[in-house]
Amino acid sequence: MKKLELQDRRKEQIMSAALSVVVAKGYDQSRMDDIVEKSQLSKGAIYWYYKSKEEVYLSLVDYWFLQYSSGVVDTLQQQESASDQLKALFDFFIGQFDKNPATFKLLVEFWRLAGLNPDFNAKLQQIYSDFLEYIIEIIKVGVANGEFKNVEPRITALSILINIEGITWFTLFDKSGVEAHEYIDTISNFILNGLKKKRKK
Amino acid sequence: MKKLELQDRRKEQIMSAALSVVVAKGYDQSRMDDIVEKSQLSKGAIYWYYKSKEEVYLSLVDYWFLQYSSGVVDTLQQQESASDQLKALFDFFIGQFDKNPATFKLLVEFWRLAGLNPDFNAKLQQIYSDFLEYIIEIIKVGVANGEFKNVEPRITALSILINIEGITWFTLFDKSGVEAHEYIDTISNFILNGLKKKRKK
DNA sequence: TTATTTCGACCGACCGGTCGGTTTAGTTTT
DNA sequence: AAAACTAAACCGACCGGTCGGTCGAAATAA
Repeated sequence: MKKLELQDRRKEQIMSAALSVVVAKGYDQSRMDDIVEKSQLSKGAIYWYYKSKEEVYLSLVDYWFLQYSSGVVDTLQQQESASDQLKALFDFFIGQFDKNPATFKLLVEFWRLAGLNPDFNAKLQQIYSDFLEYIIEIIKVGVANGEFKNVEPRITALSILINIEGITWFTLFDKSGVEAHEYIDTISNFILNGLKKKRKK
Repeated sequence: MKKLELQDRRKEQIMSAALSVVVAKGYDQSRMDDIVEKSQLSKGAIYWYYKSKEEVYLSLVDYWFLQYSSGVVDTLQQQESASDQLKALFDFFIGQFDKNPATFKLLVEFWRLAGLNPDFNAKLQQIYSDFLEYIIEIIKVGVANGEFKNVEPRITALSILINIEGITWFTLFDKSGVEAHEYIDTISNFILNGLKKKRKK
């Protein structure tokens, strides 16, 4: 089906253009004409594939999420223990931050949109719910097999999620005197140590 | 000086109006006419005190920061130990969240603006720098008097700051199955326990 | 085989409304 | 008299969305 390939290519063009535009200007200041320019398509083409600006950026959430987290499940499943999985989780996102900090910058824009627009909120909420449940499972396994202390999985998972999202901070401010790497290394160790059962002496 | 009082009152009117407008609509979608309406002043009056929309919202950062954190220093100084000060710090912000979640919602807007506009960035960065140094001092004292382990003060302080800012998450999403209070209670205990020296048995 | 029609994909000039900001002319407060 | 406004009209750049039209390839008819 060559047809579908073309359509996918077009959408990819539009999404990729929209992503770069919104990172540079934010949602409101991003213009449909900016996307036209970046995508090398016409305005008509954009509106052929998406019926409004909002729809473009709603779709961008999915596109972004795919870029942001595709591969994370595979990566984690290569790990044996629950604590190695959590470690790999932190490493995965710090890797994403290195590869493409823009992905984290977009996060702020999406948060804001989620606070303002129910459609964006629902979409983000779904993504976070799934992600949270996934972390909860890891922790439950760790608790069940005696690797972790008997912590409350949900709160612990949320804390991990929020600390990962905290990487965003480093895309915004650079005068903290701390590197993102250094920071994530430290807190991931800190969290893991707090989670693991101490060896009986 | 009655004059100054009036001017302050006017600015208060404008700031308070701008705050409610920006919380409801975000920066770009907030209209100067919205501020006119909310503030019960005329457009001329707004532009008498501020020369542009940007200037209004740049000033709003200061106004917001005052609301957000005035009193925190006094509150903390009532505490004896470093760990009590940190505990009080968490309590202070969860209290702010209860009193006025809008303050946290604004944070997201300011973060975004900081990522887009150098003036906002500089302003926020300054606020965070001061705040960070303040936490660092508390931790240094705790380390020096043997209350805390020998942690790196800067990274630890940053972690505390980022976890506090994480409260924001709860203004945006409500399907996590965890209450903000519960969450902050748990992680503040977790952080404090990780920080404190263990009693020798 | 050639002519004709159809259609999905796309183009880009243009329209209508919007919104920071200005101006003007007058009023109230100090 | 100056400062601190009010009310309202106005300016003009700007931008999301539209719409008539084009184009090439495939389907259909001759």
